[in-house]
Amino acid sequence: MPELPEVETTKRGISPHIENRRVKEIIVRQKKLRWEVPNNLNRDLVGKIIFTVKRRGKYLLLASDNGTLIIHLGMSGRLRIVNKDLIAEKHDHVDVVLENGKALRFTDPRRFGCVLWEASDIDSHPLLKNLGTEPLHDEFESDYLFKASRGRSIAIKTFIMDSKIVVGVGNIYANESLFLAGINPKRPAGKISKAKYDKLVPSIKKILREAIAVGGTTLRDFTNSSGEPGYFKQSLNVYGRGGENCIRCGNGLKEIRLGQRSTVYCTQCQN
DNA sequence: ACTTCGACCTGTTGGC
DNA sequence: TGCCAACAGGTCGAAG
Repeated sequence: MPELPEVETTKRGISPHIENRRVKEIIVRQKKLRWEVPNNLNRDLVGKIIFTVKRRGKYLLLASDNGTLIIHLGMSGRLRIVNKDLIAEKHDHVDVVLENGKALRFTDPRRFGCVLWEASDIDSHPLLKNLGTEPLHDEFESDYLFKASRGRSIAIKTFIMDSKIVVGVGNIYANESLFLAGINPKRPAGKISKAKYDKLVPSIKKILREAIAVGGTTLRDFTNSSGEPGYFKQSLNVYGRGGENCIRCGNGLKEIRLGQRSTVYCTQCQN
């Protein structure tokens, strides 16, 4: 499912139903996700209260007195609140059942997501400890990106998608941000000027903020709770528009592969 | 230390 | 209409 806006939207959606609720049961129907779902959850999380839901990059962190449940949605994961007795379907892999009769249900057809547990210091977890800055925090600014990029030969698009540099910039929004900033995605990160980074950082923040504001509904197969299609394409200037015309100059948009990922840009506007 | 690429999975799409 | 290859929002970890 997710890029950062979709994860943030999910967090906001589930938090009111989860925070300060006691866990009654954990149901694992399929433990083979990206990593195996640990066996200790019924021992360590059941009976505890989840007191906060936080997000770090694209990881959702459900904290209890005993430890933290770590959830990543991978490529196709979803989380929603259901009545605990709602019949589980094919890809409904994990339920966190609450004492109020509701359950947090994790669904993930491709199983690239994960449900993990950290008993002690969440920031020291191997998946989290090396993560870069949050793109919407103040410490993500052009001076940081500029300095981090010196000596790097990788394409700027690949660079801003590197979670050790900055978290949460996925393929769709990397394409969109570079269009907004007027930067060719293939340009080596280390050869881009400070002035360009001064444009790029606000572009990333703007794209992500706007996507969160509309509920992160940028996904091809997104439908809201009433079954209406989301805003896919309506808010996208380049992603998924290879061969179509640039909205700014009318030139044909070029589609290439960069780091095995679909990349679309305007050869006139982005250089 | 940096860069590239395979791997993990299922479902959907587009070409023949 | 059917079949099959290619591709899809992520990202880790091995290999070069």
